[in-house]
Amino acid sequence: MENCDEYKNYWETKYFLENEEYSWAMDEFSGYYDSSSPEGAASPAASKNIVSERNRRRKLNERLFALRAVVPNISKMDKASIIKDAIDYIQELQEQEKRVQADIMELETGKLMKNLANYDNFDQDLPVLLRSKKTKFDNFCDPAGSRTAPIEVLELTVSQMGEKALVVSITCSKRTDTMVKLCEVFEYLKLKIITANITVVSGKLLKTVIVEAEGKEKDDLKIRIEAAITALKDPLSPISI
Amino acid sequence: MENCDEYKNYWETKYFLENEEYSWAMDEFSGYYDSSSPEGAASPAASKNIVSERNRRRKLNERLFALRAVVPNISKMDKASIIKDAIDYIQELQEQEKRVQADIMELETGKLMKNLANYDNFDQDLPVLLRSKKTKFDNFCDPAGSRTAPIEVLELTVSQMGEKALVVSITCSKRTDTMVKLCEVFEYLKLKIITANITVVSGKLLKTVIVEAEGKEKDDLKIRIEAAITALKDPLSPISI
DNA sequence: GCTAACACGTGAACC
DNA sequence: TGGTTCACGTGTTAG
Repeated sequence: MENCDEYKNYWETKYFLENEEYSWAMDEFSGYYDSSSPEGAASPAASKNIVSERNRRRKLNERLFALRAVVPNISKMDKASIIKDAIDYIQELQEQEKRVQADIMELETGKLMKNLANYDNFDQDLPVLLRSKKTKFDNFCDPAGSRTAPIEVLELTVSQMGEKALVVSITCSKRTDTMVKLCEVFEYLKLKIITANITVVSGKLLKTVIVEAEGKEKDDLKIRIEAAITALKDPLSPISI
Repeated sequence: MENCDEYKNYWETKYFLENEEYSWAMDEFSGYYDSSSPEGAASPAASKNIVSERNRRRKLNERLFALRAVVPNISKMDKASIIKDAIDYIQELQEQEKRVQADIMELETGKLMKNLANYDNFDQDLPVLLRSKKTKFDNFCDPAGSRTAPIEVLELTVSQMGEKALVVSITCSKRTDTMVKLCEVFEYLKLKIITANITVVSGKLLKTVIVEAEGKEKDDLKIRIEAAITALKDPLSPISI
């Protein structure tokens, strides 16, 4: 604010006063003002260039002025500083956009931002992700992989939803890798998952999966799912059927 | 891309070749190069100004070059165009930031972004958010508010989950404001919501709410919930119990 | 006086 | 052949 006064001369006093002479008076200013030409021949074609150059400078200054307008927190009115501040501002916006888009990505992917997830909150997986997560699948089949975290299944219900769907609801105690293993189980089962949701609340993990199933297939699926989940409690037992 | 070639002369051929003479050679270039001074007295103090001016121009061009670097999709290499593109880009980023922040606001408030909601996507409400959304509540009680969109409830199941929880699963056809009305219903019911989730898949809307309920309270809640949801189908019927 | 920042006119280079 | 853009040197003004 204070340096507004010390620099306004350039762009508001000097600039506007000096440019007042030509910015608007460009039309009637066109011809004369030869002003001691270099080689004697005064202003046959040279003054055409002069006015063009004036216009160019004027345009450039207007642009710079406009640039200054869209950038907040301008410290110096310096031409160079204006551009520098604009660069910094753009980079700042780009970083912020990057961050926000990453957050949105995580949110859309169903993974909550880690700071919240580590605290006490919800998580979510869409079926697409369940299928695309092929990396740790072998790890699940390997008993050594399952041995790392003993999963405590508190509750398991597999109920019908309408004619073509099963709702699988699991309640576990939230521990490390519990979520991963649960996802791996459902990946292993190769279900036709319509939608899936995991919610972590107060130390408990609630997973709800809606599975497509028709007619008698539902009963088979129910058994398979229950068996697989039950097998999670005891990792050493073979996961069959 | 094509005009990169027609303008690179300014900034890469001519500019760099010409500035090569002074940008790095500024130190040893300091004193001489009188170059025919105006009034005979050659370079006592005038050439000091020259080198300063050169440095200033160099810095300005470097800044402009850097500005061009951070702005994508530069069409013209024009000095003025560079600044103009930068301005447009900044405004674009600002608008986008504004939009995204508005979306985040809506998302945190529990309202889904409209562009996504009208298409086909998911939404999610945390219990905190459900409780904080007090604005449209009266609108729901008002029959005029409910009359706008006839909700088609395809499926409704209220089942137990463990000893203390009920799982409410609703399947609707996805229409405008379906989600909002569903949320309002659950707000109206004043349940102890542990977690809630809405998923929209292939034109259908699936809402799963896990509600805290103990003992016989569960039966009452089940009836109340089913009644409220059923009332949604016919907005004119009073929502009681 | 000295530095920094500016606008100006000018010649050159390009299309 | 104009039209445009540029870098340069210069004079000037404010701090």
